[in-house]
Amino acid sequence: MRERNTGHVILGILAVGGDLSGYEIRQWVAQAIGFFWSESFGQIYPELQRLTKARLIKALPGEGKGREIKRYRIAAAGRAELERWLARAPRPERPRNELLLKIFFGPVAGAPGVRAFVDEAAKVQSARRQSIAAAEDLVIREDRAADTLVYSLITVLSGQFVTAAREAWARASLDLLDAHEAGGNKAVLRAYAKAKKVRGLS
Amino acid sequence: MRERNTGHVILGILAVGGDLSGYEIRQWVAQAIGFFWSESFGQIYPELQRLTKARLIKALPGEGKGREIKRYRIAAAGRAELERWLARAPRPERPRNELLLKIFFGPVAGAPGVRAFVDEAAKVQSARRQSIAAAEDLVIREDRAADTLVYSLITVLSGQFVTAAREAWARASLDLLDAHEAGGNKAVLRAYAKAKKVRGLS
DNA sequence: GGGAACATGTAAGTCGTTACATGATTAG
DNA sequence: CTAATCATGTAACGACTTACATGTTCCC
Repeated sequence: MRERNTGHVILGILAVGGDLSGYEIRQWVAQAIGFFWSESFGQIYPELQRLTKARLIKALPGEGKGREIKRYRIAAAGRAELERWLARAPRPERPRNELLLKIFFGPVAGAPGVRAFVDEAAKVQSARRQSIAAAEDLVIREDRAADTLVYSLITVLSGQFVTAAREAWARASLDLLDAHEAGGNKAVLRAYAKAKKVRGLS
Repeated sequence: MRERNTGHVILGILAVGGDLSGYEIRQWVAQAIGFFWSESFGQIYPELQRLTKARLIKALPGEGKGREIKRYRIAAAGRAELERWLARAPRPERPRNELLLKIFFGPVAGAPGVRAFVDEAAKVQSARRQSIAAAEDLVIREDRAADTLVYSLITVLSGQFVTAAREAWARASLDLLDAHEAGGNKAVLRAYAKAKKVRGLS
């Protein structure tokens, strides 16, 4: 098992969330860690079969009444594998930001497109802030007395800091675009210096 | 041509950077946009061949002296394709943050590992700040009079805001871990509220 | 002479998305 | 009854990484 993030996420969720089905795992991911992780069904279901074959999880017998939901439980070997994975340092992320890429090539396409992208990015961040706030509620409500609280709050805090930074960036970028139209590069440099200063940088 | 980010990055760089070889494209990516984008040789070389076959770029004839360097020039069709791509909105990014994932599952593995990851993350961000500062220098020196300045500065600003946020997050997270050890969940909640307040959130 | 950086490529394998396919249950 | 949501899966494809393979040129 080399990296297999999806597999390890499943193991982790079964470890902290109890017995769950593929569908429930997906929902769990979306609600609790959706602001920093995503999984699709097309990956979860095959991976559940793979983990079962590898004896890291086991399928629970159905109850024979009504709709059958296949739930899985983590096995001892699965917990051991999860711990090995958690002990390894996370691999450095390779940055891939399509928005910044399209902005960077802005001069090829012209300014109006760039402005629209930045506007849209601001909206996305504000929606994201809602979902992080929801995760915060969930954590404080359900983990108030649990030993998972610190770790959950640390992830929530990351979402909040980064989202706030991106929102501030979107606003500042619109200022730079305005400055460019009104006063050319000199005005841009002034607006840039001001944006950094306001944010406490430089 | 569906999405093919790598292909479009190559087109974009040839459009704004002139005639370049595969190796030079890679360097260009690392220096100018490395803090938000990455490409590997294993993708660039095959993609150059693909783009050539599709007549979006053309290989320039060698000069017949010394080492042969294969440089490429963007064709009119390539420029048109680039513009079509730039006109489409960037697809929403799907978050995948391995660091936060391992922190989230912290209770399974224990606190020391989490602390080490956060420490390491702080170091990475500070290295990243260096590379962004280098990109800022490059932009202000070379684009001072060009119509690419605004767009380059907007990308640099994003790097600076987000990196500063992540550094602040790492510091605050260490505070939360300290609070957890010293005073349990109540102290964690206090530290969390304080971190948000200091950052101007909540 | 040797090591670092330059330079171009191929092959294998992993990872992940998207679209497709199917059907049950519940709320209006 | 019908639309939304629940629920489980498969197939095809695309994207990307990593390791391998090979040779050159420059600087010490």
